Amino acid sequence: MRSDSRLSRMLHALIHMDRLQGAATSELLAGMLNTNPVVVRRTMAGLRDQGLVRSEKGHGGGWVLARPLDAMTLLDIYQALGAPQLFAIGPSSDNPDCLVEQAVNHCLGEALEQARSTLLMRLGQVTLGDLARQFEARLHTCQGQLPPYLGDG
Amino acid sequence: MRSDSRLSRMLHALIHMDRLQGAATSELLAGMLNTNPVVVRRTMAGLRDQGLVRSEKGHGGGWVLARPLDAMTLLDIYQALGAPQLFAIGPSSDNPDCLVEQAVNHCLGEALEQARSTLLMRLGQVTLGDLARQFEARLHTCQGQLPPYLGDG
DNA sequence: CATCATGTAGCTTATAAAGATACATGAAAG
DNA sequence: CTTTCATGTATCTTTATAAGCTACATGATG
Repeated sequence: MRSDSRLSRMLHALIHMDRLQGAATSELLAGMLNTNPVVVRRTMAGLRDQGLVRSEKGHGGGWVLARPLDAMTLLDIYQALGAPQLFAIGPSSDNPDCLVEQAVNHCLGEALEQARSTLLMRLGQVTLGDLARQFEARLHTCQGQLPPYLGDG
Repeated sequence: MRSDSRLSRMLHALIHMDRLQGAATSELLAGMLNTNPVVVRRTMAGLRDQGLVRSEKGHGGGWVLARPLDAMTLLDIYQALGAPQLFAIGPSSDNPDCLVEQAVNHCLGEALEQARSTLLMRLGQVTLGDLARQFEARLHTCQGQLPPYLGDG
């Protein structure tokens, strides 16, 4: 199973959007994410529906943040994407009446639920602002060794 | 993405194997797991290579446990399956030179690593024997309400 | 030697993210 | 008001991988 990179991509896009003045078009973001404008619109749609970003049509249109990065957690983004499946492993449903299968699934389900809880708790504690500052730290670390690279491709 | 059910299936199969006298053929296990004998062999191969089960060819052959259920943890099984990918979400590699993407992936990677650690720790603490006893508990709970169902289909 | 069971190669199927094309909708510029 | 630009969305194709399946080789038992 190839992993779902939508969360990572949206975080990436949102931080770039914060550094731009004015709206970012789907085409610009697609360039940063090395993908297709339609994929950007499709993925960003959930964030718009949750009020995290706004979209404007026509000249000068595009995507803009609807609140500061410090007012968005990684969990907000994850949930706005529809809380996609977290785990690549899961229960079996080969013989749902089998008490052995039930016991296995129950036990495994508890372990996965605990891990899910750990992960979502952490995603809820980190804001996009924190991420942006971690980016700034990288930027400073690289100065003097690299040309000032903002990573916008 | 459909989730990988190999871990659940192998736990299911191993507990049934413990309750049988003699070897379990791939065809018998495939019946319990509602799948194909070849899938059973393919999945069981990793467990055999790790010394958790043995296989015998010919008449009376099949699969047998190589140690007691109390001497196998869920983590042992997970690792014998090749430690398959745990998470359905993951980093992006759209623009590996981008410091924003790097910061996002690093942060997300730490959160996932923490969740992975939580999960594997737990898998390492539960033995197949524990699972078998949980099955027994279910069996007792159901007695009087259901015919004694072992779940073998 | 006939039968049974594993071992394994190779192909097909199912599923979901991702990518791409086409076109409708709506907003701003001229 | 018409052109241009950008989103919104339907639809199809592509890709990756677990899973399923067929066929046949290998080896052990009776």
